[in-house]
Amino acid sequence: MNEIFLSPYKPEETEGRIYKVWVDSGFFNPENLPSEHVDPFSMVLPPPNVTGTLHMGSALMLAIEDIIIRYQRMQGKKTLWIPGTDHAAIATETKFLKDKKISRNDYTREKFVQMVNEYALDTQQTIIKQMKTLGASLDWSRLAFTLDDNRKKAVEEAFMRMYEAGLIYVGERLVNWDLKGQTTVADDEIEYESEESMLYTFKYSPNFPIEIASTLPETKLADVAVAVHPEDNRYKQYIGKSFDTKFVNGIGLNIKIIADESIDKEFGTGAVGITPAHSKKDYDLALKHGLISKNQKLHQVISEQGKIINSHKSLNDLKFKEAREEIIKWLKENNLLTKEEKISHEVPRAQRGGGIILTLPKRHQFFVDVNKPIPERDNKSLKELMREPVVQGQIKILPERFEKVYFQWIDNLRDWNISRQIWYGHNIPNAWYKEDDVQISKNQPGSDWKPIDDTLDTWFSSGLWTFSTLGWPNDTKDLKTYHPTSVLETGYDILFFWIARMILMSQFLLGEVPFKTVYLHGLVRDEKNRKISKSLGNNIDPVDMIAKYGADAVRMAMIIGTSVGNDSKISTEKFKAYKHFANKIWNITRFVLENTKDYKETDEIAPKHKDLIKNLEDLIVDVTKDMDEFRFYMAAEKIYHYVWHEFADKIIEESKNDLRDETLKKSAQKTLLHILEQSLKLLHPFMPFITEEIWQNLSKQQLLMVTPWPK
RNA sequence: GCGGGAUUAGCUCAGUUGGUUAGAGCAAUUCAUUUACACUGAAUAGGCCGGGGGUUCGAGUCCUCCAUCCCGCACCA
Repeated sequence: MNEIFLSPYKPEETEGRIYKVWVDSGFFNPENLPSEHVDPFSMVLPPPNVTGTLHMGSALMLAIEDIIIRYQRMQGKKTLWIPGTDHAAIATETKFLKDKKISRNDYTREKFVQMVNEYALDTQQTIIKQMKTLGASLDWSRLAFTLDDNRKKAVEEAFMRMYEAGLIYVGERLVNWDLKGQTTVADDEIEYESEESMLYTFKYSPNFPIEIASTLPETKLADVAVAVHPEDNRYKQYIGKSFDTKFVNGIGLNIKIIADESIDKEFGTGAVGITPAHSKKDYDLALKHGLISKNQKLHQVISEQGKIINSHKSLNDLKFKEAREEIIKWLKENNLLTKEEKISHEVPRAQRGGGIILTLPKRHQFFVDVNKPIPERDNKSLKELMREPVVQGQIKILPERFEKVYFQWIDNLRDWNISRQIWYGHNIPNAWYKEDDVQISKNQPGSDWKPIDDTLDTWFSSGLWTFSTLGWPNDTKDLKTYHPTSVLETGYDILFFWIARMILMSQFLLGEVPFKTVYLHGLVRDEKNRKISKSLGNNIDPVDMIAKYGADAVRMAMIIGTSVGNDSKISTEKFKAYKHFANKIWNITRFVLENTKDYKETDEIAPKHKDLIKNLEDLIVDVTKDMDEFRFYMAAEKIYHYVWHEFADKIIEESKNDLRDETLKKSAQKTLLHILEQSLKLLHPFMPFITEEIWQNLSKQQLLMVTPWPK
């Protein structure tokens, strides 16, 4: 027996060495797997941010995915799991600026992007190293980065094809403007926070017959109409009439009274000031009632710097909040303000950075049209292409209830604004402008045309991930073999951001689904049910946990008690418990090896030992079913229970007598060895390091990672 | 407003399609100690499975109502 078993299991002495054995074997790359691995099984790793470090969420993700891929590899599949990192445009640019304490305006754009990129490639090494410590069997030869040259080609191709199909349009449109981040953001990058705001009730001028209510009186400088409910008796008489008003300091506003069913009679005064330039709903309403035309220049009164523009000279250049005070003051002086009340309502904020979101018109904005019928896809729209495969079951989402959430999101989906004003990211390809005109062309259309220097929403490139990592747009062997990918495993919090966009891109560009099964895991919380975050200081660092308890214990702790789609709680106690388990396996091995030193092959198995083997086979069947049906947490628990409380507590205890009995000795030895080996196989996807280490010491020819799963 | 989830032992959670006596980890109590392993073992205690009603031979599991907590989406003048 190898003497390493004489001392307790020391993960730190095993893990690095075993990981190297795996890497050297080349088996992370499917092309190097033994020839009996034929049927492909593929997954992409949801790329962590380059600047990130491993946190509990990513540890859980890696644990589940590595379990899936190791299981499939042992099932004889030609397994590919592709690693990568995400340039995470806004997140990285913000973090860089903060870390380096600089402003991007101190540099040329070119220089700045180069600096961020160097920084990103530098920090990338940290997260890659940490992924390895957890035992992730990723094919590092295919490592991708969302902003590398191959992905740039894919982004350009995708953009051009969508543009040529008329799915991307450009123009002056209302956008969500993140005042703090100084960029546009997509609808689902907005979070609504409940805040107390003042609701002001007032008239524009004494001659105006209707009072309106607003929490943003400064936007009223751009009003064109007042909308009321058609059945509202208070206002019926005014519908269709127009009024010339003298609003703040005498600004002339011509206000028409319109009627629309969507107006709530109960809220405020039941009359709404319509501001096409600063509200999407108002814009739609104004368009519907013919107050504006589609390509009309809107009257914008708040700038991207949050200051008043195009208004009275006494207000221009004031910050919008200062202007609000001035307006209220003026309304009071003119006896036009009739009510001020505090109301609680949802205020839009940027999900990243928390900046105030302003709605305003912005030119040169690119949008993906989600409703346009696509001739080359049976006249289906992107919305339909996203919806269909989930309805028809070509994509299965686990847990199933998220399918409903997905449909609800699609139903409310609006065109996707993909322009961003940050610098770090994919440039919008081949885009030029002259004043308000925009052209897409490989070469500069004329000497007076300038390149548009916006970048693309980071999810545009992430959406291509399942195939851009396989070589697309080139027609590669990888693409043919591994796409659609088999399983996509990720947190439910990026169902819309990422999963939906991958389906969109793959359905349009390839005409097929990006993956067949989506497995969603929940958020990891601390023992007090709080979200794990740096600001709360409750961050349990998986890197520390691995150092302290070993990667195998961390994997088991992450997986057990974590059912699909549900949030889970984690505490250091749990890691400790599975470190004990690792040691238990170690000692089981010591016992078996000590007692089988003189074992010689035999065919004679005592009936009582046959029963033990039969029980084990039942477990194998049970666990295999759990694995196939994505119940990894249950499989792990069952194996754990078997190894500790059946094998160690009962089988080994009872074997002590048999081993002293010469007639039973050989049979007992064979049984012990058999159960040990089968247990190691079952445990391998969950606890790869210790099981491989033991396997090596059983003098096996083949690595456990490519040993067939027991039947 | 629409939708979803949770509620099971002191704590944290499992419980697959309804089917014997509802499980695990941690915590608690008692006992064992020249043991493969104290990172141990054996045993004990602890549960009207949130509440009411229903379906069923049978409900933690299915239906319905209610309560509390959490989440998503929409509205947000």
